[in-house]
Amino acid sequence: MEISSKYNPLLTENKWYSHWMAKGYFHSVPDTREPYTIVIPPPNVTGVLHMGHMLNNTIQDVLVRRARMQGKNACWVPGTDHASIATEAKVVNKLKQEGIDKSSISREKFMEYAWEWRDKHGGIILEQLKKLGASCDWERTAFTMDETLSESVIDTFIDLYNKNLIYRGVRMVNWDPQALTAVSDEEVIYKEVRSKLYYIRYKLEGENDFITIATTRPETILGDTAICVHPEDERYSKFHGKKVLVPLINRAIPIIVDAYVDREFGTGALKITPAHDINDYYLGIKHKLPTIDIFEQNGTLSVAATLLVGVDRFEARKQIIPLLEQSGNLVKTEDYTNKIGFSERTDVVIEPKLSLQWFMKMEDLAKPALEVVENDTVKFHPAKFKNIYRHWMENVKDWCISRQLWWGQQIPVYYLPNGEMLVAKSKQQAYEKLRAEQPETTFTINDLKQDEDVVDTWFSSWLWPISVFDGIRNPENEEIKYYYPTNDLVTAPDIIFFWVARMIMAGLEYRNEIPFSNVYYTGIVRDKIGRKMSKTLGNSPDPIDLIDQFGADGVRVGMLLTAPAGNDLPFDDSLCEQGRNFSNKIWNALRLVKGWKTDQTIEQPETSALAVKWFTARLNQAIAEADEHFEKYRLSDALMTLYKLTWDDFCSWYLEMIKPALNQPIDCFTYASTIELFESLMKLLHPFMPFITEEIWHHLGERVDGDDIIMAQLPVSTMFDENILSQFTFAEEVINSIRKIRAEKNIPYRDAIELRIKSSDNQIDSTFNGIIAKLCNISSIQTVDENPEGTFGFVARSTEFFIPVSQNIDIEAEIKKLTEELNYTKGFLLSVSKKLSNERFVAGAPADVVDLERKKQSDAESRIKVLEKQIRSFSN
RNA sequence: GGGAGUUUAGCUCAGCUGGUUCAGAGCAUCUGCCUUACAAGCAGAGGGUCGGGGGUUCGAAUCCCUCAACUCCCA
Repeated sequence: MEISSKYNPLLTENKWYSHWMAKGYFHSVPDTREPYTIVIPPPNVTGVLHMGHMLNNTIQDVLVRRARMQGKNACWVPGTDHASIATEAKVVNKLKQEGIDKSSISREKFMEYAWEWRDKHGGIILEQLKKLGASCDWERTAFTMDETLSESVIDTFIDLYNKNLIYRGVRMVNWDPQALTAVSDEEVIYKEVRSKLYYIRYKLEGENDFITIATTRPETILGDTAICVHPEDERYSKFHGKKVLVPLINRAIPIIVDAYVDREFGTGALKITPAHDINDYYLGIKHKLPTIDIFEQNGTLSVAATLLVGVDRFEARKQIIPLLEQSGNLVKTEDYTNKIGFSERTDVVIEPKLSLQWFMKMEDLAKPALEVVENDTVKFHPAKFKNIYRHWMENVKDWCISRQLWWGQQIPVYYLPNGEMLVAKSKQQAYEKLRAEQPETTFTINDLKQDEDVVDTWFSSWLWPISVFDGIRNPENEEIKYYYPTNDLVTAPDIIFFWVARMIMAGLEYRNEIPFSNVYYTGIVRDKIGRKMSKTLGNSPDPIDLIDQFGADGVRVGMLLTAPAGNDLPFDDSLCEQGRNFSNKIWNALRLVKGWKTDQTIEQPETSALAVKWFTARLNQAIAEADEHFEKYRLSDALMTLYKLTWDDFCSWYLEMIKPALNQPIDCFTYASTIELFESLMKLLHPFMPFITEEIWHHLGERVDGDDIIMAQLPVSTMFDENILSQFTFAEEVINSIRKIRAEKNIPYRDAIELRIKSSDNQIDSTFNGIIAKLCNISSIQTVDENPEGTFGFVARSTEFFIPVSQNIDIEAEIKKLTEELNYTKGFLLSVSKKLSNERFVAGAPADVVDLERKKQSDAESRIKVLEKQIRSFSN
């Protein structure tokens, strides 16, 4: 069969993915095997695959495939979250295009549209994962709004409310004036912005004196309820207890004192707007100040502002400056850089706003969740993320969980006209509860009105490792008991608080058990010059294009080779190119091996038997190495180990060792061993490169139905012959020296040469002589007593080698080369001797270190003797 | 403003609890090769006073102090 000289991934990838699906290999049901479980950190249902997902899911797939090949019952649960803000925004936009205003339709109708949108567009990202090769159990695909998961969310809300862990209150929240909802602290992204600092003077009431403050938000003076100065600031002591008039509107407000004020900043006097700044808010509470909320929900000024009513907050800022100028209140303006919070979802500036919301108490949940990470019950990879986690956990604030949206789980709270509320799963149950508590009530079920808001999407996601197995509603069901706790969570570090922290809290609260044993933090994929990849910059390649260009295996390898845990990954197409080249290398090794004809009548050459023996040892050594990397979650190192094993040891060394002469057949023993070794390599590489390994697996042998590499047993490391490995290292040194001489002296490979080995007192290791001869095209190897004339020489360890040549030898050059080597060795010996003559070293250092130094000393000494002798022979 | 982390070859990174004289890997670079598995390749080679300074030690990339630069997190 003709096999193309270039590997074509596109031809094989779809074929094998469909095959695996048809065979149901990805599907898991509980059985007696050890489970290995990963729940996907659910991507946003509105999302498309980006480079971050690609990295993240490649890692998960590597872990899952490896576990599967280790005979574990591997289960990778895929799914998406409902992304309330993002999805609602998309649906609202779509309706707008169709001329439908959200406010003109009912909640029920809106939900219908939203589900329609979800069904149509919601699965894109999961389909893309299939192209990457993700071996998810698609039969378990979950969605945070599924009935099971939603009910779990509602049950949890009610439970936490009953445990007094959820409360409702007016607090300052992060308000998104575009999405018209509150968002949590974690959904606010602080960015540095160049703005201006305005110095504004306030006239004292009844006096002709002024006090000047500095602010970046002059429009909020309309909501001022005090001016605050430091109690020990002498500049302002004369103002204590007096009142000033708010510019433009002349409302009198008090001057208060508080040590909170930073005397160095601005003028040392601070305006207090309790309704629109979190710090002011707390000062307002402390000093019992009134709050004046001057903004509408959409960020325009309300009637409470009295001026500029209906004007947007940013426009108001522009407009108020000339007014303040005219009134003589603007003292000066300075350029200023500060950090401003933006909504993660809509990217508009967050407005701190007082609002009635639902909150979850975090303190009691945080403590045990911190504990399990501190004591490594949940291990972080890399461990440095423990610091960030600890810092957050120790300063955690209550979580604002209500959102003023429709797309999501509606809060299970029902209000009576008199303001009383009932927390229950349904209106019916709320009413029954009411009747039970107040049998004399005159309210009917129709008087109950459900809370309009929904809970935060993350209030669904934090239950994910439990709810996908229905462990909230049915805590004793077979699946949750089998799959939970899951093994590994793979996520980007910016999700540490959204997911990791809260999933751990939920796990401990509802299962009394951690949700996963290991958390692998990936790096953030950046572009070549280190910028985060983003849609607006347009610097993110489309992962699907990359797969088309380099093959899924190539992209997976490219991403992983350079992505140690927790390190950012400056992405470059050339990484995938390297991956593709590796695929091609493997492919060509297959072509070579499959091109050989076997002949039962030939005996196995000794060199081939030795090659098999050597590579077998090397293979087992590499497996042990890779295992160790896996244990430490160093996936890129594990991959590199296998990459070098395949490319260098197998292709460059082993195959060359056993290669039959041109057009000659190979013996059956070597052939069979080679196929077996090749198979082992493919199995080891399968988790990283699922497609090409499956393809090659089927080329390497006739397979019965169901004999697919994806389900094969991963080779385990056995005891290996270390001696043969060190013998080979010596041979390698000899071969490299000969190749170097050939290159330097322009002796083409096709011209056979001879090799002479000087007999000496040392036992000469001739194990690999046959292989040396084969790889270097040497016609004969002889042992000699004296340095022959007309030869190029080199020294490997302390054995002398000579290559007789017909051409003239540049004696000067040879002497120079040997002298350089001699000087180096002498220097080496000197440093070793110095160390050994230092009594404190001999006394202080451990015995094996000293022994090693002694060995180095004697090796160097004998090498020096050899080199000196060689130089002398040239000089004669 | 508070905290954490990073700084080793042109690039991306290894280098564990201090112990090989040229500090390792992959990629990139340079040189020579179309040697029929592979030019998406083969064979060689060059490249770093381990951010600066100081200290501890027989011995420091590794431990301590200090300075500098960069990154991230939190407010």
